[in-house]
Amino acid sequence: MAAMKFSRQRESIKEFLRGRTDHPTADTVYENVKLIYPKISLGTVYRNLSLLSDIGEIQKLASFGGSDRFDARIDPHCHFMCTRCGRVLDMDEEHFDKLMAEAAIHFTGGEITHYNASFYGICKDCKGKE
Amino acid sequence: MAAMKFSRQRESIKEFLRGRTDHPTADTVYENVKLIYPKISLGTVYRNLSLLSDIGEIQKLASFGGSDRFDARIDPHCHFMCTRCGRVLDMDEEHFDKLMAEAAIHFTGGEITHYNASFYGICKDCKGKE
DNA sequence: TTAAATGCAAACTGTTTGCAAGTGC
DNA sequence: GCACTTGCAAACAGTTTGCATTTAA
Repeated sequence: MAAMKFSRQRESIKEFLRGRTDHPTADTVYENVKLIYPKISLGTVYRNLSLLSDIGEIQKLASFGGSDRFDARIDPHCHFMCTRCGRVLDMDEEHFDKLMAEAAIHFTGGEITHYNASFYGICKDCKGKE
Repeated sequence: MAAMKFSRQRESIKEFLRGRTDHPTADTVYENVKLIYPKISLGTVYRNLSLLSDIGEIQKLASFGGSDRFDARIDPHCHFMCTRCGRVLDMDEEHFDKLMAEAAIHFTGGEITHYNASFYGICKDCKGKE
C-alpha cells in the first residue's frame, strides 16, 4: 500500500492542468512542466498522470484518437471535439449529464458505474471561418 | 479518387464482423480471417478495417482503452463495457439514442455530426458470479 | 534510514507505411 | 495494362518499465 509522498514535479503537473481547460495530452503537459523543471522526464509525467487519474484527482480522456488527454475537472461532463481543429471543449450544459444519468438507470445489462460521452463535429470558430 | 476493387480478404473481414456482436479488435479479426486466408497479413486487416470504416460500412470504436474495436453495426447506438471481463455490449434501447440526439440538438458550441457514448460497469454475468 | 519518486533509456503495444509482387477489371 | 490490393517487414507513436540515483519524511 504505497504511501504517497510529496513531489514538486507532481504538484507542478497538477497546477498546470488546473490552469487549462483544453484537455492537454501527456506530451503537452511534459513540454510545459519542463519550463519549470527542465530535467523532468516524460516517464515521470506519464507516471504521475496515471497515478493522479487512478486516485481520481484528474480525469483521463481516451476517446479522441491519438494520445490520451487529461482534465483537471473530475465532475462528470461531456466533451465535444472539433474534427477540423482538433480542440476538445467541455460541454457544460448539465442537461447532458441528466440525460446520461437517466440512460444509466434504464440499462438492464449490468450495473453502470461511469460513462463517457464524446460528441464530434465542427466548432463555432471553424464554422465561422468557412 | 481510388476506385475500390473487390478483394476476397476484405469480403472475409466484412463477413466475419457481421457474424459477431462482441466488437472484436483488429487482432481478433486477423486471427479469425487467417483461418480462411492463412497468408493474410495484419497490415491488410488494418488497411481494410480503416478503409471500411472510412466509407461507413463498419464502425470503429476507440474509447475502450488498449486496441480499437470494430462493429458491423453502423446505426448509432451506445456501448457498455464490463470493466471486469472486458466485454463490450451493445445497448439496444433506442431510448439512449433519442437522448443523445436530443443532446446534440441543444449544444451551442458547434455543429455536432456524430457522437460516441460509452458506459462502464459490471455486466450481469460478472455480477452473478460474485 | 528507507520507501517513494525521479531521470534516463530501453522495451513494448497497437497501428501505419514503403515497396515489390499479385490480382481484379 | 493499369490501378488497386496484398504480404512482408520496417517504421512509427504513444506509453510503460527496469534500474540506479535522488529525495521526502
